[in-house]
Amino acid sequence: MASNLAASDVEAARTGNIKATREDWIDASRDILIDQGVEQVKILTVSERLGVSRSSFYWYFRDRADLLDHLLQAWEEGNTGVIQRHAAMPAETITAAVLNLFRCFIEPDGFNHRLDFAVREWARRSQPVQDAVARSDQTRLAAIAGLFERHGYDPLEATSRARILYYMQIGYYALDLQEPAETRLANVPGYLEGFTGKPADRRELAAFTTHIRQVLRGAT
Amino acid sequence: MASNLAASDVEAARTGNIKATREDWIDASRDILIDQGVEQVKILTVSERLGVSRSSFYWYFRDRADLLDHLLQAWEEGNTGVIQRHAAMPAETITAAVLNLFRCFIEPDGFNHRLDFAVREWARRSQPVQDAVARSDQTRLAAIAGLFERHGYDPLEATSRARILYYMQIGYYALDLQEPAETRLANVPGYLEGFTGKPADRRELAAFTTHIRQVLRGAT
DNA sequence: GAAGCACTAGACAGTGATGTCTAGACAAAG
DNA sequence: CTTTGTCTAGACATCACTGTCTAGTGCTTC
Repeated sequence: MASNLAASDVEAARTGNIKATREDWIDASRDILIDQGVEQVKILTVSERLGVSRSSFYWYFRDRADLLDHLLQAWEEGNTGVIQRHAAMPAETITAAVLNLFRCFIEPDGFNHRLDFAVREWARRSQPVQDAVARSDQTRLAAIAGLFERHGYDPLEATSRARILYYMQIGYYALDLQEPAETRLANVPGYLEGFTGKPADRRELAAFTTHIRQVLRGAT
Repeated sequence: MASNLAASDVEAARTGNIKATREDWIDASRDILIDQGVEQVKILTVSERLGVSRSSFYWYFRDRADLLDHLLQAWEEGNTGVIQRHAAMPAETITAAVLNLFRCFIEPDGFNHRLDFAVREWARRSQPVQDAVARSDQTRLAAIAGLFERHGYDPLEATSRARILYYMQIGYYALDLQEPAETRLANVPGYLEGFTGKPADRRELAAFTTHIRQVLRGAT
C-alpha cells in the first residue's frame, strides 16, 4: 500500500513536461557524492546523467550551494535518523535492544555507510559541514547512550559503552572490508557480549539472524 | 653532519634565479593534498602559495598528472617504506619487535596518517591510485607478517596477527581521536599483549616509553 | 664582460563550469 | 481552444584553471 502511494506520487510529480524531478536531481547528486566526492557534484555532470538541460537545475535550486545544503540535510535525516529510530525501539532486554540497533547497520536500507564517509570527507574541507557531522555524531552517541541508560546502566557507563559501540562501527566501515553478510552475522554474538557486558540470549540471537537473512534475501 | 650536508644541498639548489625548487612544489602540493584533497591540488593554487609564477611549474613537471604521480610515489616510499623499515628492525623478542613497529606509528616523523587517508580518499576516484594503495597494503601486511614469522609464528598465524595489528591501526586513525600521547602510551601494554599473545616485558616497555617521551620532547 | 644555463614572468588560447535570461513546450483548468 | 502555470532548452557572459610560447633575469664559467 505504502509503495503504491509512493509510486502514484511519483507519477503525479511527473505529469506535464517534467523530465527530472527535484528528487531526481538530489538522488543523482547523492550517487555522485558517494562515489566521486563533493567536488565532482557539478550541475553539468548531474544534468548529463539525468539527460536534461543544465539550466533546468535552476528551476529547482537557487544554486549549487543550495543543492549541497539539501544533500547534507538528507544525509543527516537519513543516517542519523535511522540510528535514532533503531536506538529508540522498545526491547525487553539490553541485548535485544542492541540487536535492534545492529539491524540498521546490516540491513541494506538502514545506515548508508558509503554516504556517511563521503560526507565526512566533505567535512574535512567545509566548516559548516564539519559542524553538522560533529552535531550528528553527538546526537547518535546520545541516542545510543540513552539505550543503555534505559536498560539500567548508569549514565557514565552508558556513555562509555555507546562510544565503544559507535566508534568500532565507524572503524569497521573505514576498513571497508567487504565481508559477506554471513561473516558479519557470525561475529554478532561476540560483539553483543562485548558491548553489553552480558551474555547473549540464544533465542534473541536466533530471531535476529533469521530476521536478517530474510531481509537480505528480499533485497537480492 | 648529515643535516649539514642536506642544508648545503638545499643552498646549492637555490643558487641562481631559483625561487621554488622541485621539492618546494612537491611539499606544497602534499600539504594541500593532506588538508584539502587531490581535487584542490591545482597548479595555480600551489604557485600562489609558493609566491611564484604558475608557468614555472612546467619547468619541473610535464603537467599536473606528472606532479600527482610524484606525490603518489613519495607517499608510497614514505609511508610504506617506514613500516617496512620498522618491521625489519632486528629484535630479541617478538614484543620488542612489535614495539619497534609501534614506534613508527607514534613518532612524529614516522607514519604520516593524514597523508595516508588523503591518498585513500584519492584512490576512491582513481583506479591507478586504488591499485597503488592495494599494493601498498599488501606490502605492509607482508612486512608485518614477516616480523611475526621471524619470531616463530607459523605463516598462517603470522598473517592473521599482521592483519589484526594493521587493520586496527588504520581504524584508529580513521576515528581521528586526537588522544594525547600519554593516553596512547597507556594503551600500549594491552595492545602489545593482544597482538603478540605474549605478556609484555617490563624492561622492554620501560625502554619504549622512555624513548617515545624523549622523541616527543625533542619534537616539541 | 660575453655567452650559456637554469629558471621565471606574462601573454595567449582553449576548456569546462557557473549562473542569467528569454523563448518555448506541454499538461491542466477554464 | 485558449490561457495559465510549470518546467525545459539554448544562447550568453563570466570565471577559474590548464598548458604553450616567448622574452627575460640573474648566476656561472670561460
